[in-house]
Amino acid sequence: MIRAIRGMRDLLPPETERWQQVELAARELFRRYGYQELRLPLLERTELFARSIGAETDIVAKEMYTFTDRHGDSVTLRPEATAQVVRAFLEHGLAKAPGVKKYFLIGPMFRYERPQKGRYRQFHQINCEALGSDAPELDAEVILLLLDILREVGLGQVKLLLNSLGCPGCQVDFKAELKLFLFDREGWCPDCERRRAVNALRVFDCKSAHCQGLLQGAPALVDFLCPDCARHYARIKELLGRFQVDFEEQPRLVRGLDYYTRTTFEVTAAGLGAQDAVAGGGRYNGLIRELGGPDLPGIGFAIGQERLMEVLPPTAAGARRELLFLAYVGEAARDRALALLYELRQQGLAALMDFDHRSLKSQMSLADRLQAAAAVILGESELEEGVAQVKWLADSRQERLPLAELAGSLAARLRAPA
RNA sequence: GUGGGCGUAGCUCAGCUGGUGAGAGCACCGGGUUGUGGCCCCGGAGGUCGCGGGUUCAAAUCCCGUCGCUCACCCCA
Repeated sequence: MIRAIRGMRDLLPPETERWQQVELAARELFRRYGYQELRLPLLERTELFARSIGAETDIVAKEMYTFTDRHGDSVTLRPEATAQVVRAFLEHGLAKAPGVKKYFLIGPMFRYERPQKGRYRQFHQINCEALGSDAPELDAEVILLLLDILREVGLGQVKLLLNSLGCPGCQVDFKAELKLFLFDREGWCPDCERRRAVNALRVFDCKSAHCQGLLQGAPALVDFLCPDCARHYARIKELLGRFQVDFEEQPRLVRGLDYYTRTTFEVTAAGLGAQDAVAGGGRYNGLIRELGGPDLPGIGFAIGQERLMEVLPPTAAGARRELLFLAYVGEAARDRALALLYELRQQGLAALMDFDHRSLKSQMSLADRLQAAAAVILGESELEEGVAQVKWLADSRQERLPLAELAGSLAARLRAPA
């Protein structure tokens, strides 16, 4: 048997319906905040990601689905969205659009990693990108939007982690100081041994208690923020406070993409195992220029859809669908049911019937197991009288309704269940 | 890339100190007479015991390899 590729999951009912609900809710919130949808290719030139995410990052160094196409070009399945949003933004001259450019994008991303709980090779993100303003009010708004979406889909308990990485100016001084500190001490774990040379900031992320101990007294990024960055960060915290948003300052929140500047944030939830980040994001003020565009700032976030679905409370079981099942007895009734089936569908109702000549009992059983709201029963006597028996499966009430106006009355009842 | 756990019907699993024809629950199909679901009863279908090799008179049960799943590390959504 041919199976799905490692790390790629099939999404089946009823999960697909829950995904649709979540996406619908997200779209509604994006609309309120003034965002418009972008649908971009899954494949991009490899160079785009190498230049934006950073050639030394894990994503680029060892996690990309990269191959050469028949023409000999190196192409890559997108591992994240921001880089290509900026690419499309520049390619289509969207910088000329009025005001802050606000886009959202929902779709699959690909990273060649060893799968585990909450981590797949093809995973899905709900992305938000706002380009063209460095105002801290925008940072706060973006975070508010993220929390709004999460609340709207029913995710209750989350934790917002917040940090500021400062601008390149702040980072130069800080990194120098940090490296001095790191190389001044010995006994780091092999990973940190490597990190202190390649990406010193990441040492802060180490999970080893030993390394965390060694970090005691290490310089803190917050102390190195320049006046502008410090003011920017303070203003965001002030605004979040005003909007009653609980957050936790996490001076060690770094993030594995090189383009982040100033604000970074992450939302975590319990129940996800080791990969507990449901969403993450931050500001990327140098990225657009880095990719050959104007010196415009930007900020965004990504929600990990699989992780989000994982922590959402389960939907109430036993809920019946807005579905009708037509049951018939006899050939004449069968033909009438066939016609009625089409009429109901024309009226916008979801309707099914059995084509396989099952017994009435069997048809009723099917209706029940399909979670239909009601079974519409047609037999000889009903045909003679021009009516249908409608049995509501939840409470077994049964009524006779005129066939002529069946669609209308059923539609009304389904929309306002008694 | 590294390490641990696990691979028996569609699903969840039992069976594994090697030895009567490979099981249960759920799900699926049919039946319990004359036109009506959910409960109950009866019957049925469904499995190369992941795959390959080895030990043995005999392996789902032991050993090796391999593939896969899973959790964790690295890193991230």
